[in-house]
Amino acid sequence: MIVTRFAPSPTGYLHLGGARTALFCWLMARHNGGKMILRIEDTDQKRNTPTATKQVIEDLRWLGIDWDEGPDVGGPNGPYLQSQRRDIYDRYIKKLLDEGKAYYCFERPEELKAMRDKAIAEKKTFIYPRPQSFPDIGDVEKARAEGRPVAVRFVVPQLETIVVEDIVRGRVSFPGGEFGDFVIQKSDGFPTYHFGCVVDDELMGVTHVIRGQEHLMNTPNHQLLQDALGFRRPAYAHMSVTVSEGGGKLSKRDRAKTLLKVIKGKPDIDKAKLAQESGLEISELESFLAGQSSPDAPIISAMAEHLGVHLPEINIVDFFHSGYLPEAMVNFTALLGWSPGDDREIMSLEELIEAFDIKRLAKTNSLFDRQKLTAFNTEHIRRVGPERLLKHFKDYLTVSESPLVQKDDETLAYILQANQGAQTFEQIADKCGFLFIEKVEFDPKAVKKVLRKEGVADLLGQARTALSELEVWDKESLHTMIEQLCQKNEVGMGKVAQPIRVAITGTTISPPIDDSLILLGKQKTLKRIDDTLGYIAHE
RNA sequence: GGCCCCGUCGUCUAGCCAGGUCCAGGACACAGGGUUUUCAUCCCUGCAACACGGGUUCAAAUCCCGUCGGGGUCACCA
Repeated sequence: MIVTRFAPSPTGYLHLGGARTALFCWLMARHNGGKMILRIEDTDQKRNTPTATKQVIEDLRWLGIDWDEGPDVGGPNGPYLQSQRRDIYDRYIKKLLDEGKAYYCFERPEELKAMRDKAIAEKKTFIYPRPQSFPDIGDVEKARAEGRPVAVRFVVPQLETIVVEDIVRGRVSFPGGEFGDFVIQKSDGFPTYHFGCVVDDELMGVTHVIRGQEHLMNTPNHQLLQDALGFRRPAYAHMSVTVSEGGGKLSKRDRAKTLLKVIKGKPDIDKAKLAQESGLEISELESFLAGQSSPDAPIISAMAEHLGVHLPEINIVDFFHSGYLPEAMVNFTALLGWSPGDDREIMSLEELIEAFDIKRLAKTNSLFDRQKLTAFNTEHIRRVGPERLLKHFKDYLTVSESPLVQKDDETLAYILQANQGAQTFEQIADKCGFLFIEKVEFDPKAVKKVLRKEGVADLLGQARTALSELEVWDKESLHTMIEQLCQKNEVGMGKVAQPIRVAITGTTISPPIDDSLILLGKQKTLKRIDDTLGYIAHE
């Protein structure tokens, strides 16, 4: 059976790159009727964030990705948090140590750095010098007594070449001399990534390791470790990377960078207020502006909101908050470095599973194109079906704290169908903002383009009268009424609809006029038209 | 810098492994036009690429070599 695994380290939210890796692992497992495992690689105590595991799980679930074994669902190969598997790693470390395939080392970080700097100065690749004879237990105790760190290194067999058979890259060979003895157990007792990864993949029965290209250079080390431990070798697939528009890996720094640019572009900004509103010390803000530090993700978001700027989404939650559909995210992400081979692009999860073939993973890096994502989202909004759409819409309204959450399902469903063709939920919510304002504020452009036009007061007055005489406030009656008004005055729809739209929303943008009127209700409509008539008279 | 990977329209890609069916197909974007009560949607048309240079071959986007360009990686991070 095919077993894949997604193994994130819990350092924050799930980002696009992680989601893409998880997606391909998931598609691989599901297409082949195999198993998917979620394993949390939390071996770096300094970097771990307490809530990150929960966040990652939530984000994966939102995308519609599930797994058969993992920290939240359990399974026969648990625990699925590496921090809880210390005794397992210790056993294998001891085995290697006993067999002379690993040894202790005691260098302080600064000593290691000095050795490395020396190598760089001599333009040589730094390779840790293996000692003539390996330290024994007595040496370890002595080192501990001196307060030296005690780590364990793997004895890397010196082979001529090391070959990795990769599903996407083909056969890749490395000169053996490139690889020195690397650390497998850190001085805090935790395994390094390499060791935890190799041991767990074996114990969990992982058959296919699908991961980012950045791990390709680690693979020789992993294979050597597998050989030394007598482990099976999983199949490897090193995926291309998705880069951001500035080039380089798509990273959370992109958000901070954009924000920094915005703040610097506005010299008259009230820094004290900005710091206060976003929960930041003024000194921290200054440090950020000076490029010396970067605040945490939530603070970045808070600042952006305060300034009213749109930051590039990089974490999956950002896309959720911006009103994208998980179906669109998955579909779009899947097509970054993969294609079904024909001209299909818009696909459901089921279709993706059905069509997935790991051999079709592309070798080339790809650039994330938001406009295409938006086009996908538009199409998926159209395709998901009313029930799911409503559910997603409500989830969106909740997280984005839109006032629309107060509305009942029936109204929300109505809004959804009145906004067919919308690109994102954000767009829909924005268009409905007029339902919640106390007093209409007129957009100067709308005033100029519509309200100042000849005969508007007269038409609006007629509309007001006709509207007030309407007994039934539904789509049909409203539509008929507007049509009659057009005929009577011998004008087009726009001439009537636009002044009403501006009167009730203050802008030229809203759902179709009859829908807007229904949503707003008769009473408010008449009131707003009266106000507008007054406004025009005063001008 | 060493090592590794990659190079088809602006972007995502199909085609490459098994050379001719490709003066390179689709989608997004862009430009122009159309539909529409606004925005969005929708429809039509157009623009646009085999990184470069050498080979091999009757024939190369497809195979080989080199150059250039991009990315990754060189931790007691994962």
